[in-house]
Amino acid sequence: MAVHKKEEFSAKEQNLAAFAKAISHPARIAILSVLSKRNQCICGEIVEILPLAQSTVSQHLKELKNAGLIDGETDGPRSCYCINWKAFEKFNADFNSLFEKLKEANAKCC
Amino acid sequence: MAVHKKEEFSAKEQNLAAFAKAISHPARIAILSVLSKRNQCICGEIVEILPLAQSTVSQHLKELKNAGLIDGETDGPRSCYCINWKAFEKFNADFNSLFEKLKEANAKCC
DNA sequence: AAACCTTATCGTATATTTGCGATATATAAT
DNA sequence: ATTATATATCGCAAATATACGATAAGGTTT
Repeated sequence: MAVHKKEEFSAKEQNLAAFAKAISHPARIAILSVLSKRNQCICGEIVEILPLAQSTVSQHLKELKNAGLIDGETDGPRSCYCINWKAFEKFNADFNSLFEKLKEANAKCC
Repeated sequence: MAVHKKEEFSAKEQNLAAFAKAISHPARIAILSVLSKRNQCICGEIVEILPLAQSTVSQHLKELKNAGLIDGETDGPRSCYCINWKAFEKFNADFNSLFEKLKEANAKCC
């Protein structure tokens, strides 16, 4: 492809897609799952649990952070991460606003 | 990377990630949005609305169908698509089962 | 049958993602 | 200061995703 056309869609569509992209890899789901159980976790613990190299885990953490799904701060030589629940609430709201209203009303067509 | 490691995660993580991947592109969100408003739509209408070539739209439709998010059947020379609401309900349930239980209980850490 | 219309598939180019080892960086411990 | 520990970043290789034009496949219409 010569050009990416993501920009030509609405901001809402882009935001929702970006959020979905952030959770579109099982490793990142697994990271979020660990974080949701402790709501605070250092990178090293995650590396031990996941079947991935430390650098790979760090990269996934970075993507989650860039997408705003998690917050992180350095704690001495370690990094402490936790889930940004507000971001998840926003995703849920956006997701529902797209489909909820029609879920009931429509019979299936095919 | 020599190998993909997605298989090493749990089925639930893989399923959720696969669903998220399917909606991780604004074009596919837009397609779903059109379908949700009519709950029945032929490919041609979608091609007219989206800023993409017919072959590209067809490819996105195929991905949505493979992921089980939409159903489709041929109607003469046309193809009729509609949303598979059950798949969306399942996604919502899985998504919530991962995070819902802890949303309230946790204070933020960082 | 021939011409037409609609959609799916193929081939191709380019961009992005995934993954790892090596290395850099920053703090803590000795 | 040196060493150890923890995490981030860089550079690279391989796999996937995105997009399009061209073409095939299937059904209508004439």
